[in-house]
Amino acid sequence: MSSVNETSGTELTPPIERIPAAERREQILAAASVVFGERGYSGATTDQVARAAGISQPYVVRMFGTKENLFLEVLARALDRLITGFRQIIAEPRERGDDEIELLSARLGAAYVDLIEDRGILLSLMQAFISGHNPVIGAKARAGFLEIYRMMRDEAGFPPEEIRGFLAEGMLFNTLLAIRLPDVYDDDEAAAELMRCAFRGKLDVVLSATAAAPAEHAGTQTPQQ
Amino acid sequence: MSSVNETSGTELTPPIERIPAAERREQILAAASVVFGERGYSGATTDQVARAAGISQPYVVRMFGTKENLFLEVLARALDRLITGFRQIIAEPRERGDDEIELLSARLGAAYVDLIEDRGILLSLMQAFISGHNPVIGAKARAGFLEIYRMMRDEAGFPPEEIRGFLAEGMLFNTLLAIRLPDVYDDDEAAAELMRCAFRGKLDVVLSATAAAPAEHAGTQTPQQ
DNA sequence: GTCTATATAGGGATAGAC
DNA sequence: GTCTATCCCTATATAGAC
Repeated sequence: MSSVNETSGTELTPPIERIPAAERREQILAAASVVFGERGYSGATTDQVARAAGISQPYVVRMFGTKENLFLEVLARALDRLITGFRQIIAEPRERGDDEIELLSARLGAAYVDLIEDRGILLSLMQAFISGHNPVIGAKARAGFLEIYRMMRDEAGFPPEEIRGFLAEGMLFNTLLAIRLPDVYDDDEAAAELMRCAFRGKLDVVLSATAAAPAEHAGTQTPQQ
Repeated sequence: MSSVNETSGTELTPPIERIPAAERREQILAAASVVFGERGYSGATTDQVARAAGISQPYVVRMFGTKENLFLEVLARALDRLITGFRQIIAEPRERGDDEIELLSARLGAAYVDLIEDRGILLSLMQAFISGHNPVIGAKARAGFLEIYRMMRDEAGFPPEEIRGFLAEGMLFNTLLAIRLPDVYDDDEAAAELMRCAFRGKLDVVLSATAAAPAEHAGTQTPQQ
């Protein structure tokens, strides 16, 4: 009963995937978005992020310095996706008219919901918003939220009332996702009714995006939080 | 340089405040609501709760079994305050008419905002909503959210669209609090504008309730998260 | 009813090899 | 570019005295 892997002394080092740092960075950020989105800043561990990214825990820390810094980059990435997406839509040519704002609002709303495809974006954003107590994360989250407000006001020309309604719908959307309403769509009539009302034509998008909790590898599964 | 407190061997045991368990329980729950509301389930420690309640950390655990159980009781308490408050308003006699729903909605909204006085209620609720990933906490949070939905539908007679709007406003309200917008009311014009628009006549209530971060004792201050 | 002391595990971060 | 080994602090929970 000697130690494992002694069969031959001449094997080369195991095939560790070496990929460019920039690419690895994005991999980690994508994985971290999901993990932080689910468990929050404090609830997530750098080890969970590492596993999700398929690398070792120290490497995650090595690449981002600290867990806090990693979270800040996740937040910045999420805000960038959101803001960039919105700016594109705002920049699209559109005819002026009475329902101009409403039309644009609907487009932005649809784009927002579509962000759900990029797993983790919306939830990690929400997790950041809820971390207002943390001086550094809180400040960035606040600044990001206000940037969105200003963009809608100054670039899209929305009146405050309209923005308020839009943001409110967004926060409800985030909350319904965070609370995992889609998980009980089939079992709870109230949940189904609320979701149909809140998601409208995007219901199918939401349901398919939130279905299938990816089981990763069947092997060493972290035994939940 | 002998040890402290040796001046007299005849002093009585230090004045440890002994109060009834039920009362202590409520003290701890109130303190825990604030701490969990600020830092979330994972971000808060039982020691922080204990300090806030003015007792020892092991006593907190002793009384509630586990941190998770403590959080569940905080959540139950918050839901109870909310639901009880709403039920009272719904039960109030009111004349039937076209604007019946809108009037009731406004009253419920005002009551919701007033919950801010009970520090921690709204934020710990929000922290629970965002913890959907945790099997046990998530289940309770989801159930609580749906209970509110059903109450508004079945007891208050709201149509789904109306409930959706109401809940959306509530989630926006929670988010603005969580993100600590009131802290920058004087320094950021966009923040001020959004808050005036979102809080309306309740702006003063919100501002005064969120002002003055209580500095506790000036002495041994926990060096932040 | 409440505390002190402490066992014990978990997790962020560092050192250094390859 | 990536890993293994490991340090060390923090935090939950338990034991048991008063």
